[in-house]
Amino acid sequence: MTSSKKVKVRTPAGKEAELIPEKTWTLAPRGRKGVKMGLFKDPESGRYFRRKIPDDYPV
DNA sequence: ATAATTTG
DNA sequence: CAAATTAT
Repeated sequence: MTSSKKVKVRTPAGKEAELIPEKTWTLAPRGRKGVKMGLFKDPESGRYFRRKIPDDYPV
C-alpha cells in the first residue's frame, strides 16, 4: 500500500496540515531503529517534501 | 546525481 | 555519518 491515513505534518510553508503521504518507508541505519518517513506534496505550494511520520503509522 | 528527511 | 526514497 502507498498510504492509508492522514498524518499531521509541518509543511515547508510552516503550516500544520493533515496530509496523506504519497509514499512511506522506514529510514534506518543498520542496527538502529530509525524513523518512518513520508513523501508529501504541499497543497499550498505544490512542493514535494519529506517528513517523519509516527512510529505506529501503518507502512 | 543529488538534496532532503530523522536521530543517536 | 548511516539508512531509503524519489522529485528535481
